[in-house]
Formats: sequence, C-alpha cells, structure tokens
Amino acid sequence: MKDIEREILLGFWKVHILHHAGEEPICGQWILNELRRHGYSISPGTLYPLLARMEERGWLKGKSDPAGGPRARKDYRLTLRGRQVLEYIRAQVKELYDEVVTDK
Amino acid sequence: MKDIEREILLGFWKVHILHHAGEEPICGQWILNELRRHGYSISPGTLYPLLARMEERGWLKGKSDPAGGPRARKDYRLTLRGRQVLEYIRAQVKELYDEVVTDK
DNA sequence: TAAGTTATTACGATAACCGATGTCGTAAAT
DNA sequence: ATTTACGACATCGGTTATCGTAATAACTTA
Repeated sequence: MKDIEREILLGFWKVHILHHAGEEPICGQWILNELRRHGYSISPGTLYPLLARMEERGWLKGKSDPAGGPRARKDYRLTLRGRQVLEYIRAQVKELYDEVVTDK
Repeated sequence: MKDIEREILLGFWKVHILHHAGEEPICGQWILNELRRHGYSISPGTLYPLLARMEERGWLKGKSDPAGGPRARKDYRLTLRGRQVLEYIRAQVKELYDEVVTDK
C-alpha cells in the first residue's frame, strides 16, 4: 500500500492540491488534514518541499503574515501559470479516466 | 512542460502501463513507442528500472526467451496482485476525475 | 509557562534522468 | 554460406532530484 502511494498516488494528490489552491487559499496543515480525512497520510518533510517546488515553478504563490515570523502560516493560491498547468492536467486526467476506467 | 511530466504525468503513465499489461503482454519498446505516439518521451534509463520495480513488487511478471541471451526482449504481463493494485488505482482515478474534472 | 499550531531542517533512502554500451536477430552483400 | 551492417531491446554507471521520518523552531493562545 505504501508502495502504491509513493509510486502513483502522490502524483494524484499533487493534482488535488492544485485544484484546491484554485478554489481557496490553502496552507500546509489544511492539506495534511484533507488527506487524513481521506485515510491517507503525507509527512511534512514531503509536503513542504513539494509546495516550495510548486512555488518555484510558478504554479503557486504563497503569502504569510510578515509580522508572524519565519515560520508563520503560509497560504498558497494558484497563479495564472498554475491555472494553465491545471487545465492541461485536467485534460490528462480525463484521458486517463476514459482509457483506464471507462475503457473507451 | 518537462516539470509537469516529472512531477505528475509520470505517475499517470505508470497507470497506463499497468492497464495495458493487463490486456496483452508488452515490452519496453512498445511502451516507448506508445508514449511517443502521444507526444511524450521517457528515457530507457527511467523506464526499465521502473518496470523492474513493478516486477519486484509483484505487480508485473516479465518473461523473455531464454535462448535470447541476457538482453533479450522481455514481455511483461499483469500478475494477480497487479490486477488488485490496478483495481484500487482505478477507484482513485475515478475519484480524481470526479473531483477535478467534473467538479462533483 | 504550557500547549497548540504551523513551517523548516537534516539527512539517509529511493527514484529519475541521460548517455553509452552490450546483445541478439535478420537481412543484405559478397 | 559467411560476413557485414543495422535495427530492436535491455542494461549499466554516474548524477541529480525527490521522498520519508524525526527532530526543531517560531509564533499564538490559554
């Protein structure tokens, strides 16, 4: 099960993250909770570097209260570029679904 | 684009691989071609270790002509365990699709 | 001050990548 | 019938990127 998560599901979660960040600003803890709610777990050491990477790539933009110190909560939202990426991925998800689930 | 492939699409491709291996025996080249047909590329150095890993995990079973030498073509097919894994993943793909594409 | 919430760091383990190489089968050339 | 050349496949080696677990640090609130 752990194998499947690492090999495949983690990628799915990344899509979820982009999707949610497009609907409302989200922070790391929110994501951890959301996944836990679905019965999964991802460790901080995986999640935060992942978010940082997405920000580097210009998919997300994080903003934290400047008065809150270096580890203040950071809310991420989807950038314009991120929106394009998400659109593109959506098309891929649809393809995958059509082929693997509905057997089109 | 390269970023997206590495970060997300590679996982999708793995699902494709399992799916196809469930329908007919496939070899590495077949996969490389299939992806190229769809406009993507993956290097042998990524694909073959990936297949080896899936075999280790018992998702795939590869068979090559014993008279063909050490680098003979190897055809992979889905194992029983692989079938279970695929079923599980299918459910996840459906969830992802419902949430991210159809916005259910 | 203690507890809760949140993000970051450290670093070993795994996975991904590229390029080059080795092996076989087959068809063409002689 | 040999040899040569080529195409199809898998594997290896070295490097970089990503993941995972556990520990840590900074604020906030009680």
